[in-house]
Amino acid sequence: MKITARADYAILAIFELAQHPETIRVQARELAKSQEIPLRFLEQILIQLKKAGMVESVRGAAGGYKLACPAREISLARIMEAVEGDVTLLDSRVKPSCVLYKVWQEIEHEFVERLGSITVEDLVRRKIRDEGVLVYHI
Amino acid sequence: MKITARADYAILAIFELAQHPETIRVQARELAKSQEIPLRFLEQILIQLKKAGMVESVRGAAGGYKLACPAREISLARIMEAVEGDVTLLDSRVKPSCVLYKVWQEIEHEFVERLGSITVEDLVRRKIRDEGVLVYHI
DNA sequence: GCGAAAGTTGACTAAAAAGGTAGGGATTGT
DNA sequence: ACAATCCCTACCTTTTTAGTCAACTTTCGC
Repeated sequence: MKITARADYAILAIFELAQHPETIRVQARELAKSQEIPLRFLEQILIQLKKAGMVESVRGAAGGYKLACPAREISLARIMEAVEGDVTLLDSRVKPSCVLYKVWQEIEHEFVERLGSITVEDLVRRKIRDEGVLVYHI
Repeated sequence: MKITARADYAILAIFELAQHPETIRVQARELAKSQEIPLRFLEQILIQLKKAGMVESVRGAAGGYKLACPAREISLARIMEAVEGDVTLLDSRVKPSCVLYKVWQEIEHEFVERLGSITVEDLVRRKIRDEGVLVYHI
């Protein structure tokens, strides 16, 4: 019942990308440095996020990453699903016929709904509200 | 982000105990058999539940387990806490200063609240409602 | 075009956690 | 006494997490 480092890092990376102007590309190296994520590990995560259509990359010199869609369309649930495969609590030990099964399903559903209700845009808004400024500029 | 087998088994065991009359002792062997839990593994789990004050045991021949308190006082959260140490999502990679930290705290709090809102008594009630009868008799 | 900078990929590994086993000791009913 | 049962400690096995490495491909700037 813990959030994995993968998911944490993925969210942090996207969150940071969302704070940059849309025209700017940010390099993995830079993301890794500012969020204190092991570079090689982050690279793997970025690939997953790219496959899931959340970031896009430009290769070569002066390459880097940026969001592939508006921050408002990226929820925590979507990020977690991209890097963890699926966001489920149940692991098929409880039989579907058991009352407990339905109960877990309900809880799981509510949980995923909640994760889906929080977008990266929300995070940025909150940050602006709490800290007054955006850290990154053109 | 998965419920552990420990927690699943713990809940199933308590759930089954709750379906027996209060005066009856149920043996670990019996619980293991009916819920298809490896006996030796279950024994360990029962010890944890005992330490947490949810079940009480009688040793020796004709020994066994029964609930140590009313089913209404045993929530899913309490069971999970007993066998997993703590029910937290965060793992201290996100700095407390980050907006994300607060967001996770909120989600975690809601989740634990929800788990706390479901008692074993609720499960039994639901089972009676859904299936019409209690399976175990004196 | 060519080299350098940067991203991409897949295979690999070390460490930790989950899941489960085993032996033996302690306790009690008959 | 003895068998059934719980209790405690240690250990083993498998899976998952977290992270590394080396080689490869793409793109930019000149």
